[in-house]
Amino acid sequence: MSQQLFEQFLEQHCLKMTQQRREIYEEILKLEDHFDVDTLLWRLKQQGKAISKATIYRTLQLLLEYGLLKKTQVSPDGAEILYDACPEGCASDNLVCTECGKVIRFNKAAVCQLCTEIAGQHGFAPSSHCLNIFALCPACQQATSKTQGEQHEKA
Amino acid sequence: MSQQLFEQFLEQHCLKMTQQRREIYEEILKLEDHFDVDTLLWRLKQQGKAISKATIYRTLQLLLEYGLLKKTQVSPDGAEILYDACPEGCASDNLVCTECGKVIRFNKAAVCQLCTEIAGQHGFAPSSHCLNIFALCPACQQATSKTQGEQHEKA
DNA sequence: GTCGCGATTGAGAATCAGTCTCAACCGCCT
DNA sequence: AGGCGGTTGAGACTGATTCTCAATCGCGAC
Ligand SMILES: [Mn+2]
Ligand SMILES: [Mn+2]
Ligand SMILES: [Zn+2]
Ligand SMILES: [Zn+2]
Repeated sequence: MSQQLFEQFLEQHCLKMTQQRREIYEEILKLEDHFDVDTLLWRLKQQGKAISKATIYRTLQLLLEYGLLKKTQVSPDGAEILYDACPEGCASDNLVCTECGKVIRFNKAAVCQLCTEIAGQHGFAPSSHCLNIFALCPACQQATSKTQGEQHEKA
Repeated sequence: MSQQLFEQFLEQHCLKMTQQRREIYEEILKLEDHFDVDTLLWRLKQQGKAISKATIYRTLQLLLEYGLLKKTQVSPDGAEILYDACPEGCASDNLVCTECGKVIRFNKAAVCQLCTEIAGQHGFAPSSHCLNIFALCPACQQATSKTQGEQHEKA
């Protein structure tokens, strides 16, 4: 079903739907979450679909251009960058734990509204946005407060 | 003045304030906007401050870790990534024109509030965020609407 | 269904931003 | 002034991504 969107884009740009492109995008949709190129390559290989590295990169590039995929910074300093599927053009935002790397994807209308408002104030016509919130997840908060407790005792 | 913040961080981590580190950070503050490594290297070289590539990267890494700098995605597909100074720990968000690349930096309390709210809903303790809004600037909107006008006539 | 052409692919070479190595050097404390 | 790390520069190195090009494939035309 999102495959259709992909086929549509390919056709619009006079590109062909090949076996490899279909399999790559299918696998991306299955991943449902952030992923990196090696994971994608490996999972395809597991299924006997040994698609070349070059084709993987070429297809990811296409998907990025068509907005069916985006790169996401999953650390505040931008060290780590992963891919993130946006089926139906729905690009979600992320809440990322800076300690354990856990990522929660969300879609908040309020974020889009705020972006539209800010863009409007500058006369810009908004098309999309990307928001990452860096924070400590509940588990890591507990772990941290324990450690701090110990340090307290030492001091 | 923001140099002081840097010195403070260095001292706290038992690191030394060297000539090179001072010059690199000074230049970054002068840049005031997004920049890439080559630009920084080149501008330092112009001033006779030929600091090695390795030292530049090492210093950028430090600044990223201390939050005095961040990497910013300046295209919706994440193809382009630049550095962005955050003196005083004030990390601004960006409004980026997808056509001409113009970037407007802004600080909106409403964005921080919304992030805090969203994090809270998931039990996360927020520390920072990065928001980029992709849009068409006024000039590029005009250019686009002209082109569309022509296409209309054809259809 | 077959043909033909332009798009696509795979294997490996090439690129190139960023990292690492290590000997010389410097900042800082005594 | 002396000495102990931390820091630097030059260049080797790395690894992710891109490029090259001959072999293949998709798909519209016949
Ligand atoms: Mn989505
Ligand atoms: Mn700022
Ligand atoms: Zn966590
Ligand atoms: Zn513009």
